[in-house]
Amino acid sequence: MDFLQQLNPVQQQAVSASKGPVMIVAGAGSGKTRVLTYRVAHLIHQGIKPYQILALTFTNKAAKEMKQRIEQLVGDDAVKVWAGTFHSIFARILRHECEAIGYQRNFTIYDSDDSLGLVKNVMASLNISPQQFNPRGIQSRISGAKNHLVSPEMYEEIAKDPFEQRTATVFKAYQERLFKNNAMDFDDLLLKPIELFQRNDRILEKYQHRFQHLLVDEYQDTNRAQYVLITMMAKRFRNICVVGDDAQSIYAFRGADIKNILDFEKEYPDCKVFRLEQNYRSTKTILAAADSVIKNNRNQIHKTLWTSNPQGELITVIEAEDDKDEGMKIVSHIQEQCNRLKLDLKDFAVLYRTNAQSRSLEDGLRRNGIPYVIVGGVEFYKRKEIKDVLAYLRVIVNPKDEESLLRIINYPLRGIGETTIDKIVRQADFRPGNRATLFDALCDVSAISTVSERTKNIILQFVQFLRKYMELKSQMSASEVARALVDDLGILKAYKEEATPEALGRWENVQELLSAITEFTAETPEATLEGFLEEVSLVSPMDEVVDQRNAITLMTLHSAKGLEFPVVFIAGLEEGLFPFYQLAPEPDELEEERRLFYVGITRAKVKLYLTHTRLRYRFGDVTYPVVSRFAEEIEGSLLYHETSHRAAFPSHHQGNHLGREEAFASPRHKAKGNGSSHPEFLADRESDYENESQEVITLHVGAKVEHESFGIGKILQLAGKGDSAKAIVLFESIGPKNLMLKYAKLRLM
DNA sequence: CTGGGGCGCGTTTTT
DNA sequence: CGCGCCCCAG
Repeated sequence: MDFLQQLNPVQQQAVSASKGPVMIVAGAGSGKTRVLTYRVAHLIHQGIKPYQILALTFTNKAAKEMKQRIEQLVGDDAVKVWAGTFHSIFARILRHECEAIGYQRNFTIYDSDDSLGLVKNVMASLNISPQQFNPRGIQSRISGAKNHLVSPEMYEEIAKDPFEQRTATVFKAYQERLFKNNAMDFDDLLLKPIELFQRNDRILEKYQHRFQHLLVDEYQDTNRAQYVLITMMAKRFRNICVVGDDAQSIYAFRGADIKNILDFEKEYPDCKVFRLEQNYRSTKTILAAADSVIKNNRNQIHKTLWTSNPQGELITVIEAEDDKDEGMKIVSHIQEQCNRLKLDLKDFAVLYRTNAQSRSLEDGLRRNGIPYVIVGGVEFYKRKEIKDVLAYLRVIVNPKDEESLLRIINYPLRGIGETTIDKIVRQADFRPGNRATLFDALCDVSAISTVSERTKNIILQFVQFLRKYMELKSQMSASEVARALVDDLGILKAYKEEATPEALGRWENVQELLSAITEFTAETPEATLEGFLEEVSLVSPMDEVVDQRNAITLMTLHSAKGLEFPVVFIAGLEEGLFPFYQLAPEPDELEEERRLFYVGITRAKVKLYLTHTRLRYRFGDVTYPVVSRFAEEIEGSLLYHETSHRAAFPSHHQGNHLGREEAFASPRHKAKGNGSSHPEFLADRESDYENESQEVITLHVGAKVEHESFGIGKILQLAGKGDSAKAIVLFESIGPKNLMLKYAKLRLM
């Protein structure tokens, strides 16, 4: 087999050991994905049918990459390999088999927002005060229990304090409600298959035979439920290959259990273990830094990663004045390296611990006109206007989905308020044991005497509306249904008429959603609305679009796992932020944070920067952070500490005679006027900023100004300086207003 | 029933 | 600081 030649000896062995249980311990950058994909190709070459291979990954990105790389090796057969995230693979299996556990195949998948909503609704109907018992807390306990395969009944038994007792009560009702709604949350996508397999030997056997070869990526991140699932499915043929690295386990907070690695060797005493220890990604310096950090973890299996790559440059530690300055300094280093190393912007990544940090970093990038892409920020499908439309589509597909129905029952506003909804929900509730669905109750609204005739009519109209689209669904394509529905609702028209920048943004987003559905319909001939909704709840569509742009990448350290970049910045290396903790970190948590740092370091191929600030705004007030212990754990000889002054103006030292504008205005860096409708791609708004700050200076009493939502007005009074500058403006539309100039985008007319 | 304004809250990481 | 939620006036 030719392609085996492209692997080192250990990799070859790991690829060729195709029978029986295999564990591959793969250090960062050791060619793990390569081994996995070659293994799949090898199996196919040996005559295993592609559809008999199941490859499970943790993220969509990883799944997508794996599929692409398998395709490069084996061609079209690759599409028949079942490769996907745990959640999407088992959702797919459940679509076929869920009737065996009482679900309908059109079940809805609730994301974490939906499930929080359900927790709140359940608490309301149980009269449990959300002030006293935090719904988020309850939700997270429930999810934790489910991850550990703890049923509501078991939870009730072990519940100690009142909070846990309430949680047990909510948990039970929550599961019942999900079932009545014909809905599953993320955790159910793993739990329900277990239930299915336990209750139904024949179905289990079917899948055991179907998937004769199992591969599991990021095995260190699997939780109990995932472990049980894999074990069940592999029982028959025992052809299971898991790949992982305990040093990169960063999802314990979500129930991942390193024990699964240890248990693997217990479950399969005959398993072959391969260790991939040669790193092909990073310089010696970067690897040494990673090693000097991770060896501070006590609960860590020590590995010796080595590389034949060059020594490389020192790691630069940058101290910034504040979070804005941090962004600026990152920018100047990117510009410097871009010129010096002839790199593209897509070769740079800025990683941070919390999503909130992206805001100030973005500021710096935007001001300098550097295009950037945020991976996984505020998710497209979590935006209000998108969820609104999706809720309609969900109800049409699954009328039992009460969460979605409640969301749209009065959107667009049709005069069905809380009291009316209460009456109807109560009516539905009065059938203990066999609660009617809300949709049925709406259909029967005539029977509720306390609802006025007028309201009854509105409700019946609403029901008719939904029924119409439930009908149309079988006659039209998913995209046609969605377009007709949005049109019928007048959503786009309403946003357009509102004409505020915010509304126009929403208009654009709804358009984009419609395009996404159209694209989905065009790609897959048998595309259904159901299929689209499933895709939407399990993948973030952004990682498809975003890739090839020439822009730097901003993301959390968690999203960076599995990726690599020539130049990496890790921002915010400050105690409390990274490692993240409130008062003092628990030892276990600290070790997980340290692994996360290890993951971050090992993303870098040639150059790594660490930044921290002297002053940072947190929760709105000033803090003076202490440099992260993690930075100090790196061996001093690997570091270069940059002093403030030099860092601020590196371009002078580099003799960058082109200056910023020209250096970054070449066609391949084109950012302005790119016609992008992606909100993540914001760098072209830079010009707004400049205009704004100049105009603020020239504002004067009596000036005529325009405000983005209040329209035209006249300045009556100005007060304060800088950030606290205020103005009283008399608007034609709404009269006098007090405005903070910092926020109100006033345009001089 | 709706919309606006004010208050208090929490805030990690993801499928 | 920004959001969600609650209360109040229309």
